[in-house]
Amino acid sequence: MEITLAALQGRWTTLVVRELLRGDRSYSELRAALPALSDKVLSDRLAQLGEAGVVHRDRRPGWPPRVRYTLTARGRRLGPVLQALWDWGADAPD
Amino acid sequence: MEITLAALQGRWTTLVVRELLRGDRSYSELRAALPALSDKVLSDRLAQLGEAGVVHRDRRPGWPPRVRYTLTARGRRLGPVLQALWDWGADAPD
DNA sequence: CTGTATCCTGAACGATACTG
DNA sequence: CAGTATCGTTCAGGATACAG
Repeated sequence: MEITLAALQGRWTTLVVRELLRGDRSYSELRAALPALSDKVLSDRLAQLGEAGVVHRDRRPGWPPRVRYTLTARGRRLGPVLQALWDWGADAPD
Repeated sequence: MEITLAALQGRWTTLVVRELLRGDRSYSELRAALPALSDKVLSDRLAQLGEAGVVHRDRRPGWPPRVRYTLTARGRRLGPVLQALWDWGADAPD
């Protein structure tokens, strides 16, 4: 569980993963989908998720630079976990 | 999901809930089970979980003071959620 | 026994500017 | 387009002492 919590640590991490669960995204798409995140935090989260083996960074050659972020198989297995989190919050609101 | 994350926020929160999932506990039992937590943090977490409607504080009259912490129905529903977190971490270790 | 108050430190966050 | 660098702020966490 410590592993999971470490991987999901950070106020915005789950929202980034949630966005990627819907499909792969470019950096600017993520930024547009999560306007509350500063570049720095988004960059930090993506790096963290990359090290946790949750997100894969796919850099395409050429100009302008194109990068796609996708979930790894490990990352996609977070789907049910986040769903459980969502359900609990929705089940018993204040 | 923001609700759940707010309720579980804090590095130690899930461990406190996990302990209470096994049965009700006194303050000193929690402290003994989670030696890494300072009094302040344990106290903070219990207050947070109380406000989130996860934990119930049962103060018995008399001396010395005896307090039992138990999970509410809402709190017990966190069991599967924490299990999902646990499973993910155990499934794909680094 | 069951906590709260105080103070301190380090990490996360947020904005802005700048680079490949 | 896709980030990193820097800097200031804010907040959770840890130690210690003290209170009901």
